[in-house]
Amino acid sequence: MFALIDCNNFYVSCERVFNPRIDGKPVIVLSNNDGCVIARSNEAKALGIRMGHPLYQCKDLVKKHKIFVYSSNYALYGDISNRVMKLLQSYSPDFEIYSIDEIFLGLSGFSNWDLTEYGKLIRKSILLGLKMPVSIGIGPTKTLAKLANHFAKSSPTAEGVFEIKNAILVQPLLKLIPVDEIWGVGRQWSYRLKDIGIKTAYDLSACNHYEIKKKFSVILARTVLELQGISCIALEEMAPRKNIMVSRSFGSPVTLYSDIREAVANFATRAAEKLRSQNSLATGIMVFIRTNHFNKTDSQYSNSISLKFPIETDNAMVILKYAVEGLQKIFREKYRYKKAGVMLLDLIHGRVTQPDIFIDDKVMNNHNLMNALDKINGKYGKQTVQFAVCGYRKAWKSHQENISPSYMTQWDELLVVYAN
DNA sequence: TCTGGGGTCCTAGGACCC
DNA sequence: TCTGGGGTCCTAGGACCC
Repeated sequence: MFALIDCNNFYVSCERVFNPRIDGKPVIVLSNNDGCVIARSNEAKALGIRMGHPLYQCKDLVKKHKIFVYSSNYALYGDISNRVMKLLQSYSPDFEIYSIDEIFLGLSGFSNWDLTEYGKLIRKSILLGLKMPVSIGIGPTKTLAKLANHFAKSSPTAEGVFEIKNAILVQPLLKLIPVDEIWGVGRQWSYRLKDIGIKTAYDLSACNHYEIKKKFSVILARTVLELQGISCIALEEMAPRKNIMVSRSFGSPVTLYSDIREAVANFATRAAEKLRSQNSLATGIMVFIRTNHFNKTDSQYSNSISLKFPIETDNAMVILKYAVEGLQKIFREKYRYKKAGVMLLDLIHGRVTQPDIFIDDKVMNNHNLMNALDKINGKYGKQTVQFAVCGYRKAWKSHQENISPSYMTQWDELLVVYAN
C-alpha cells in the first residue's frame, strides 16, 4: 500500500503560517514576474479565480473581493517544504518526495494497521506541528493513492483521508472520475481516449493494457495496470538532476545587448551554484532568448544554442564564458526581448570524470575558488561576491510587488512580535 | 502594460557499425 | 531481374508531471 500526502493550496498555506490575518480570506500566490495565479485558497477558488490565469485578466475580481495577492517566495516555501517532508518521513521508512508539496509513503510494513486512522493521525500532527493542512490518499498502487487523494479532498465526510482498500471495490467510484483527472493522463491523451469512447477512470481501468500500449505508449499501459490494482510504479530514490535550468521573464522588454548579457550571466551563475550544490559537473550549456510571443504587433525572434565544454566543469568562470559566447551568437539587434535562460546539460554526478591530457584541469575546474565563493555567499548573503559580467543595472529584473518576508531563511526578515 | 519556471521519460527516425 | 540481417547511438519532438 502507498499513501500520497499533499499539502492543500501549498503556497497559500505557507503564506498563512506566519500571517494568521489571511486565514479564512481569499488569497492567491503569483508565478514569477507576478504573471499568473499559481496557488489559490479555497475562498479564492470559490470566487472563480482559475489556476494559471494571468493576473491582469482577473484584476477586477481581485479588487472587488479584496483578494490578498502575493508574489511567490520560494525561499519560504522551500524551507517549509523541507520541514513538512522531514516530519512526514517519521511515519514510514519508505518514502519518495515527489514534488515541493507531495510525498509518497510506502506502507508495506503496515499490513495490520488501520491505515485510515493512521492517516488521520499524520494529518493532525502536520497541522499541529507546522500549521500545514494536508490531504492523504491511500491505495494499493501509486495511481490509486493519487485518486484516493482526490476523494480525500472532494468528499465532505472524508476528513482529509481516503483509503482505497482494493481496486475492485472502488470501481463504482472510478465511474465518477473523468479520464483526464487520472495521474499520467494529460490533455492530449484525454482527447484521444475520449475519441475512442474512454471517458472515465473506470473505462480506462477496463482496457486491455496491450492494446493501450500499441495505441499510446508503455506509460499509459502502466496506468491501466495501476488502476487495476497491479503496482508497476515503484517508489523512487531521490536522483540528482540530469539538467539544471534557470530562466526568467523580464519585468519589461529588454533591447540592449549589455542588459541581456547581464541577465544571462546572472542565470548562468545561479545555475552553476545549483550544480555545485548537488555535487555535479556539467558537460555543456544551452542558452536561449526570446521576444514576447503574446505581443502580436512586435516582430518576433526566438533562438537557442548548445555548446559543449572542453571537459566537464562546475567552474562558474568557464560556464559564464560559454554562456556569453552562446548569447553573442544568437543575439540580434532591434528586438524587444522578454525572456532568457540557460540550461546546464548532461550532468555528471559525483565528480567522476575522464581527464584529458591536453587540457589543464586546474584552469577548467578551480574547486578551491568555487568553494570559497560558495562559502562567502552562503555566510554573508547571495551575491556578496559576484562576477563583474553579472552587472548592477538589472534592467531585466522581474516584477515582485508583494513578496512576504523570508521568515525562515533571512536573519533580518524574522517574524517580529510586538507586545502591548 | 500585463501572460511562470522548472523537470522527466518515451518514441521514431536517421546515421552509423559489422 | 535480382540487393540481408542484425545491432547501437543520437536527436528532436511530443507527451507527461508539479
